Amino acid sequence: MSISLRPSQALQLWQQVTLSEVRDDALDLTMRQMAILLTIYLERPPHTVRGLAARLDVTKPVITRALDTMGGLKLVSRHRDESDRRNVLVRRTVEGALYVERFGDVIIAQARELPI
Amino acid sequence: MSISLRPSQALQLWQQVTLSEVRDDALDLTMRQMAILLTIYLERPPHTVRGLAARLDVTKPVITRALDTMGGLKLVSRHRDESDRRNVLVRRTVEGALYVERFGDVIIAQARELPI
DNA sequence: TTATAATGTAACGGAAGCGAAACAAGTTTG
DNA sequence: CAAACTTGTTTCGCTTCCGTTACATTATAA
Repeated sequence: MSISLRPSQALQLWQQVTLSEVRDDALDLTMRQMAILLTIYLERPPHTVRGLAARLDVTKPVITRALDTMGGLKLVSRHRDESDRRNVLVRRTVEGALYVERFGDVIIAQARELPI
Repeated sequence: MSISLRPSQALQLWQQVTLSEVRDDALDLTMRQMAILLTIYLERPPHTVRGLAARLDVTKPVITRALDTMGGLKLVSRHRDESDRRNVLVRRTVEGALYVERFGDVIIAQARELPI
């Protein structure tokens, strides 16, 4: 059995979660940034700029800029790949892991409050 | 019984939905813009700038700017309140309703694909 | 060794976001 | 009426993002 949501439940879940984030003065990430962040935290390393660009089907500068921003926020870190120094490896950080974990908790809490 | 999600499921749902949106070249709305849009479409009218600012706990210029952008995208429309001409009433549009409906479908589809 | 290719970043002009403060227009109060 | 308040927008200086193109660095092929 898979997770089954009705249209109104799906949209209400999204609304309540985004509303929680905005009200809590959380980071105002764009959909792209969120997709990059969650891909780094949920999918298996290593993560390169090229790999992320391919996964999201966007250009490399989009990834570079998102990493600049999220790096500044300490959500991810960059490291040169020593085995092929052209590559940059994107890694998780303690702060990023905490942010993602807390975000998951918000989703779960809001899902629990959905009308049947 | 309420909707119950495990942490990994909650985060995977968010990742897959944001990834779908990015890959489909959908609108790259910020979390704030999404919260405003869904509030307009899921909560009962009338919606005013002041009311939305209070609901999200942000300043009024934040709402004004988001309405500028989303109005340009035809996702919402503005109308002067004739009974109190200081108010601006924010209304749904056909295009916005289609966007929100399609977005709900993406969430449902991704929820169905989640691992048990 | 010298092309050729691959990777990530920088630079460009332009668009849009931010918080804070000021403002125009409309309504209410005294 | 005039003052006071309410609503939404505009402005300020600044930051961040966009797509595109050009580039520096590193690795591979000829």
